[in-house]
Amino acid sequence: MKTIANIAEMAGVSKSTVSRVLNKRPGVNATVRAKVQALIDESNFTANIAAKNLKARNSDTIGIIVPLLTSKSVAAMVQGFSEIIETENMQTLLMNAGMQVEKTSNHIKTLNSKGVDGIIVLMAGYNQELIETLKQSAAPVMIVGQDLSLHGLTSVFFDDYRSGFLAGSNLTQLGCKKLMFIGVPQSDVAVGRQRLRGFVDAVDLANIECRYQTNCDFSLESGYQQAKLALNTGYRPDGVFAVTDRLAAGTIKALRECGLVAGKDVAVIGVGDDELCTVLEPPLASVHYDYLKMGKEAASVLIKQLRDNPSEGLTFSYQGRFAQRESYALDVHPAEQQE
Amino acid sequence: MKTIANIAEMAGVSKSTVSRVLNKRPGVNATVRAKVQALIDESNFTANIAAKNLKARNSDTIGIIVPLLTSKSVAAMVQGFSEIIETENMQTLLMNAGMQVEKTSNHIKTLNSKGVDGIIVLMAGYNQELIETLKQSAAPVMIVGQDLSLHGLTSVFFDDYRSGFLAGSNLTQLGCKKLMFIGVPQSDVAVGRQRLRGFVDAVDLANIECRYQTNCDFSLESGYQQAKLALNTGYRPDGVFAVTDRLAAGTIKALRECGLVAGKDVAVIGVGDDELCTVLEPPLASVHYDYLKMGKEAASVLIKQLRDNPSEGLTFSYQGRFAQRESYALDVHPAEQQE
DNA sequence: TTGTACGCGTTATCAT
DNA sequence: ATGATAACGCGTACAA
Repeated sequence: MKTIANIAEMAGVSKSTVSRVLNKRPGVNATVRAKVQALIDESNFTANIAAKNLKARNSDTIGIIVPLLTSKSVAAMVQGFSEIIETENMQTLLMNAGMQVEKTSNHIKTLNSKGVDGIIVLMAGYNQELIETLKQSAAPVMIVGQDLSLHGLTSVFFDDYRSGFLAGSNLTQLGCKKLMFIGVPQSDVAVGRQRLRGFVDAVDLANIECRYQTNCDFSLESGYQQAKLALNTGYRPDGVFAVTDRLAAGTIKALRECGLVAGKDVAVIGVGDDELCTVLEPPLASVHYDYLKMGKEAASVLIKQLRDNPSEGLTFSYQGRFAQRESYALDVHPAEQQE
Repeated sequence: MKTIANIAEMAGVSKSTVSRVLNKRPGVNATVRAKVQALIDESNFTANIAAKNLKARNSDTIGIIVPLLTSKSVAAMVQGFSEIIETENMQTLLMNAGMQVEKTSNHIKTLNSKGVDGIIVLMAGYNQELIETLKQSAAPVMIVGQDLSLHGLTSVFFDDYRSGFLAGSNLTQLGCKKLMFIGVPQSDVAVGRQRLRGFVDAVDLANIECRYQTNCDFSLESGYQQAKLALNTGYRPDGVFAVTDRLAAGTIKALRECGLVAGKDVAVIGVGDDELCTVLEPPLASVHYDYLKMGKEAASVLIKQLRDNPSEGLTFSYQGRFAQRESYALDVHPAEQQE
């Protein structure tokens, strides 16, 4: 590997001069500069970044910790991060926590010893130890996907309470009288708890009957199973809110097997506005989350924080918007349907 | 930031001793070791990796260049890469080429100056300049998704010719007599050209009529449009091969509008075995590609190459396997259907 | 304008 | 078993 010293020797100048040319600094004779630059070009030389980092005490690198990449939302956010990071001439160091909280802690430490300038953490779950590690991180941390501002950690996330409320009020407005909720356990704060709470508040406000199924994992199959569970007891809803599009897809399948057609006998709403919404039969109405945009903004905010003075515990909350599609409809208004 | 010297001072020993403890090297008195280790733990110290790299002349880092992350296949492969990279105690430097060939070239250079130990490139397209850059890379390069072994570059990819052939022969075996092909332009070598060629060879072998539509982009909508184009001329196929699942989804929609039911009047096969296959109506038969597994193997091979002696221009080709689902069926065997 | 000399934090060599 | 010291490649005061 070539070094700055090699180039200096070849050019018959000192290392300092080469360094100046390399970093386009003033104070070098034009002809000397040209000569050195030529040498640099033709020998395909690039400065050793480890040495550079060691000296500069920073790395122009942002660390990203994800729970898993094979998720549409995660992939979209990471895409957003990396777009911004690259336009800011920084690099992306990606780490995979494999859904393990403990691994996340370790990754934070590794990233710090790597000397990254900032860290973006996509949170799946957390515990007290992780919070501590996060707070002790030398590199500024940005939490994405959950609100940890109570712990003094800058967070950006979607307003899941509002999404639940939005879905609930949309269903009641449509005239639904008998609802079903398909959700995941409340141990998942954002998807499990917040979306549920928002929905409950909307439903209670309208004082409408509702059946709650909250034991799904995130698979389509589990949505199908949980919906079946309720349907098998003879419960016949005219409105369903599933906390993710995939669960909604499973629910629609279960409904169909019981002779209920989504968008006709029963209105169905999901969350995420995944591509699969458009291929479903009927196309699925959903609360739209713009993950790409959120990713971009999260990265922008972090980088701005790095450059200006770091403020603490900021909160940025994004709101989903309702994407109307055929599944959000009732053929016959239940109130009129007295047979 | 703490350094090894700080710890040494606190412990009342020399830097060397701390270094030995840190790296779990022998030759340290047990009590001293315990004391130093305690200090390291409680002060949350981790060695500066830039300094380490400078000394070691390597970075334990693999660079990954992707064309875009918001694609199931890419995300799955990157997930595979990162899993392996982490179990090998290395780091992942992620770069986004945004589908631009030129950017890919630049990224290769940047990664080299970063001193990465190896580079994985997910290829979308390429030109001569990129090939040159790839060949000149100091860090070993592994090409994923296309076969560039002719240029002396180690490549792992799916055997797309075989996938096309597999789809074609499955349709003819089912008894189809009138086929339709929904594809993308041949400028895309893997998806556009190879899958087409394999399919053509299978169809020609059986000497069956086929209509070729090859101007889709990768959107569901374009699959719908191109299928419509053929259907509007009155063409009524009893078997369809779409080169991606998404295109197949669009095709099924178009077929339905013309009164043709997939899995009954016409057999349909896609490629990729995307999750959407299972939510479609009917569920879509597809040539299954295990992107996660390929990602893992690609990373393993690269890392093995780094450690053993680098061999050149290796080729690893993976085969898709047919995933049978309801869309692959004909209610009435065409040959018997003489009305 | 140019060069000299030192320090960044670590590991490895060589004494002790 | 432990410590002093050099070296990795770069940037930068400071001197010339």
